[in-house]
Amino acid sequence: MIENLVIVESPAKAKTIEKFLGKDFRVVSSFGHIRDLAKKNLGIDVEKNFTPNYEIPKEKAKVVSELRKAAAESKHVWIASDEDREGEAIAWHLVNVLKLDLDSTKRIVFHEITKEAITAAIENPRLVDMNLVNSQQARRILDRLVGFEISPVLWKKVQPSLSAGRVQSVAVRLIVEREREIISFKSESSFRITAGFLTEKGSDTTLLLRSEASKRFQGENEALEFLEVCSKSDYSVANVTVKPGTRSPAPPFTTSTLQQEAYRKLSFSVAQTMAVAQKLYEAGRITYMRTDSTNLSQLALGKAKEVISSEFGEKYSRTRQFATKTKGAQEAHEAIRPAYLDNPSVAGSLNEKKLYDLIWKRTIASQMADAEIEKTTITIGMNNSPVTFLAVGEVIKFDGFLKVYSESNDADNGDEDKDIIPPVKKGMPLWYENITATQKYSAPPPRYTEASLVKKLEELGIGRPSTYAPTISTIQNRGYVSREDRPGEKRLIKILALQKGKIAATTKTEVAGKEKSKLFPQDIGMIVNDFLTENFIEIVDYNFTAGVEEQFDEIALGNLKWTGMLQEFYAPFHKTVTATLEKKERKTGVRVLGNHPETGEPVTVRMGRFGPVAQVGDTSNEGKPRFASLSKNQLLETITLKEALDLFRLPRSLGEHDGGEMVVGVGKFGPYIRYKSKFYSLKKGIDDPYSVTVERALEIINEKNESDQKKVINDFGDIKLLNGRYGPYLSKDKLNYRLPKGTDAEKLTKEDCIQIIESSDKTKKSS
DNA sequence: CAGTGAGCGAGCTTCCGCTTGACTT
Repeated sequence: MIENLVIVESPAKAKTIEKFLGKDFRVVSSFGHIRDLAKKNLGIDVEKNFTPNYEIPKEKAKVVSELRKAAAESKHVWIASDEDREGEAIAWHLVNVLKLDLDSTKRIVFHEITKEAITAAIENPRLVDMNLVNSQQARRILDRLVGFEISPVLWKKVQPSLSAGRVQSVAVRLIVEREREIISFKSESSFRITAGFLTEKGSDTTLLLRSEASKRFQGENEALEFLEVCSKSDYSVANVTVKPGTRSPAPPFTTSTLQQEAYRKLSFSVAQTMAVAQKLYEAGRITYMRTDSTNLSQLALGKAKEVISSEFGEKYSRTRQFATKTKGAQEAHEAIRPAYLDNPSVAGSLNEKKLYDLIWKRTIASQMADAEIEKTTITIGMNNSPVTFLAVGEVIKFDGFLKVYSESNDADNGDEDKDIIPPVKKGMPLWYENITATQKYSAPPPRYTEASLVKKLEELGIGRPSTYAPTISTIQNRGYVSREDRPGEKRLIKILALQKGKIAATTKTEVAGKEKSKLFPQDIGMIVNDFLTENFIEIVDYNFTAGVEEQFDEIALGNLKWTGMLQEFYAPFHKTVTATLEKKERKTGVRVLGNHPETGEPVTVRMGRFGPVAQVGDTSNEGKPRFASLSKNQLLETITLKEALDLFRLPRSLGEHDGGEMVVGVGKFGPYIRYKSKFYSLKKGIDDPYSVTVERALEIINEKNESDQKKVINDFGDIKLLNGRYGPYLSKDKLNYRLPKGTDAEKLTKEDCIQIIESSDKTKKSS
């Protein structure tokens, strides 16, 4: 018999706490929730006041039986799940499942895993808070109602296997609406004037004062006129201002900010960041990685001060506590920080080292002094124009936290080259070295990255630290959005340069619209989004979650009955579901693009059974419609009549050659040439299936055949010895076999090969 | 590996939030 059993959520936490509590305490973990609404059907009796049907999921059976055994062997059970809505519900489910007494089972909470905090918690136990539990039940049931009532409507009205939910549908909506802003965006160009000034006439040794004109010019003619004015002007320093300023460090990491910075500084995907952080947590290197709090424990604050003072000196230390501003934050944990702040680095994989380094620097910097900056602004006046030039420079007087860490910005483009500002005084004459007018195009709003989407969701109070990464996976797995790169397009920019009284015009090319790892909506995502905004606008409203969260808070305070709140929500919601199901039409995203220029048949695009499809003609007048799949990167929403008609030009024949027909088409894996029942891929970015010539086709075919020949080391009929990416291997019946290490492939006989294949088959079967 | 689109229709899909392994390539 054990005296005390303490149940926490995480096994890593259990291990740590057991050390603090001594031998009278055994600490075990529930591994999160142990019960949930029944997986099949709704799992809620709507008629009977939303009575939930809770079940222990199969994968939790083992954990639960172990917990039951441990509870039976202990005199006292303490429940130490996290101090938030979900943690309270876990406590309540544990009381039920372990058949404990709700009115006497001790519930304890702590925000930081230190001996002091845990001892204090043990001394101040309370009971399970049923108001908080009920607010979780309301949250859980509302999410189930929304997801399990709307999704089947999508199966009927749009496509099978689709899904909708309070969180995922808003995430998709954000991406779709951003794309539409980009589609309708009209880029405008203007001319930006930059100049370099000399402090001494005709010298090239004096420092250059780089500056930008206070005005931009719309057209090329206006820019040219201004440069002509410039060529006749005298210049002098009109004003110099020097302003001191400070910069403060960012708060320590939460899940969301860690995901954003790891994306910007380390190019980690959101899921990758969480996987690496999990490893560090399990190894005891960092505190818990799913948190919305920026709080640091007293212990950590003290240690940070010590580390900073000894490493950088006392004047670099400044103890700070950051208030969490995030909407709906529950702050059950500390911020993400190193478990031991005196370890600036850890052992582990390269990615673990990198992420730890980021966390260490961010935490330490958050406890350091402000940086002191001196900002100098120089205004340069002209004697024949009201336009002024501005030169701005910054000098860091005291680096403070910048010694360790500076936060990245989403719009980091790094084109601010920081020059040293030469010493100038008001009234000093200046001479221009060059004045340049450069054409600049206004940019559309940026597409979301995984990390910037998480940031946006957090701002809206939608989703939780434990769900950001899974939500992003879900909307990609459903095919609603896709993470993609785009090469961008070249465009010309005009440049007018004034030097030594002469104006020269040149052009430069720049690449616009280049994208890397951005979230693009897919046709099905846009169709589902439109369907939801037309029929369930209240659910996909950006403020829906914030609204219900307010009510959950009222339930938690005991001011609102949870079943009543659900009734208020469900009655009108369910009515909408029924009404939507009764509507006849399905949503296919159909667009009529026009008529075929020769036959006059209608040309349409829509979502078909196998994806987006273009159709020429219809079944009226006994006609037989023709179909063609849209290609990747084409959207139902933006495809033009001409682009749709082009799809029907494939497959096309290039004619006969040496007794076989060459046919060009576009398949699942891109454009190809089919010749003598073999396939040859066209080169990406070089060949175009619509215009590829006979000569080029033969070249591609020969190239591929030659490299295929080099691939074959030996051909024994049904068994082939081939050269692959990882060296020689065997191929038989479409299966590949590795050669034993140290084998000389050239010397293998057919018998050797048969033996290798047989022995490898055996190991495969036995495993 | 390289393409589908007639119509019928059994049985399946689905939510959010809390936690980690146990699987295979």
